[in-house]
Amino acid sequence: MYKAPRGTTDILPADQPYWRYVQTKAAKISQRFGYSRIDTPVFEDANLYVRSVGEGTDIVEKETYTFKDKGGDMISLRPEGTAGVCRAYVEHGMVSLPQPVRLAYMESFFRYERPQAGRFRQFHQFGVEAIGDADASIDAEVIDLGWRFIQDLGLGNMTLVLNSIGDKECRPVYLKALRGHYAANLGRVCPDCKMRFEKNLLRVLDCKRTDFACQEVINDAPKATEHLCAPCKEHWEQLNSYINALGIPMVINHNLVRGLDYYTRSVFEIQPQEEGAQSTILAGGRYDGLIEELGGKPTPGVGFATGIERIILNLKRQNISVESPRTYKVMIAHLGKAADLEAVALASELRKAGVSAAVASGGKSLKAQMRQMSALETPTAIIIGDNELAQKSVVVRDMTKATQQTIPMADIVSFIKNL
RNA sequence: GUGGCCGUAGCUCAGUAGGCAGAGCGCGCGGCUGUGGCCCGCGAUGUCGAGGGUUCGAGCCCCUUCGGUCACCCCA
Repeated sequence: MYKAPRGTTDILPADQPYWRYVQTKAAKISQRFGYSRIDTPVFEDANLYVRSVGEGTDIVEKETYTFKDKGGDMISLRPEGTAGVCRAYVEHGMVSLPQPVRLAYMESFFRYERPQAGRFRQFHQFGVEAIGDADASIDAEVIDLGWRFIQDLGLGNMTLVLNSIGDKECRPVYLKALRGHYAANLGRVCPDCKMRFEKNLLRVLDCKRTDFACQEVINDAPKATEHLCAPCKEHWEQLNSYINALGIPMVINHNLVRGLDYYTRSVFEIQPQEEGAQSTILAGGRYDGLIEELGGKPTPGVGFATGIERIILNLKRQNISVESPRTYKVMIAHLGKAADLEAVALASELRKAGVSAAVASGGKSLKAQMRQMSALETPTAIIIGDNELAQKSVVVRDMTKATQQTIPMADIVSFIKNL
């Protein structure tokens, strides 16, 4: 028996109302903030991600689906959205549009990982990018959009976490200080941190282990925001003022770092307050060097992405109800050969008039047909048999009130439409 | 990639000491003439995840493997 490949899942009809709910909110909030929809290819030149996300990152090193196509090109299924959008910005000369260019996407992404709660090999993100403006007010706009989105979904108990990790000027200075601190404490931290020290120094800061002195070493570590150069410092302070002005409950976390190489200055996440793995539902930041890295003019940018699966997980945890439409407004039960033809024709007429209608499974007893309607929670039943045919009428039954009346066949479509 | 737990009907699960594969829900049909939900009766559906081994005999014991789940790593 075939199964969906590991880490993939069928989104069954029962779950579709959640997806529709989230997609609708995302489209509305994008529109309200003036972010235009963009769709980019599912696969890109593999090198795009090496250049943008970073060669040494886990995403590129071990999580991308990369393969050679029949023409010999190295292709990667997209593992994230920002790189493709920035490539499109450069390729289509969006630099000549009024800046910043505000873009939104909602697509599926692919990472080869061990699946677990809130993590899949094929997953979906709604994300936005504002490209072409370095001002901190744009960071604030993007954060406001993300926060509003989460609020509009009805999700409560969320926290915005904020940090600044500097830029090309000041980050090396900070990293040097951090490296010095860890070099002096390397004997006390966990094996993972020792590995991070070599491989991806910033990540030591979000080590959660308590069986070594990691937490203590983190507490004493130098803070990125204390090593910012003058322009980054100003940007950071402005962003804080904006966020305060927006009234978004915010926590500065000096240990918030992001796993992708292209981030500069602002980084942020929105997390549910209860602890749990894979809890972050929205994350983003500024990437002022990325467009240039991809061959464009030096152009700043800022954006975020949200995980739809994680959002739906939280909607369910918080018992947020979403509207799920009934299958049919009316179903037609019929008895006998002649009534069968009449039922099929009437169903077609009703659909033509814009009413969702179906004929109950034929060849069954009236009881079976009625049961089927009940099971599908059909609010209205039409019954056609020999008696009705003879009188050129039908029986219309209100399934919720258990009342019924006889309606002339000639009037039935307008009668149903006006229910 | 590492570790814990788990794989039996569509779903949730039971299965004793190794001895005929089960329940509830759901689904289908019926409960005297053409009326659903509640109730009652009847019924169908299994590669017991897969492969191998031990045994007269394996859902149960052993090995391997695949998958699910949770956590780590990392990330949305």
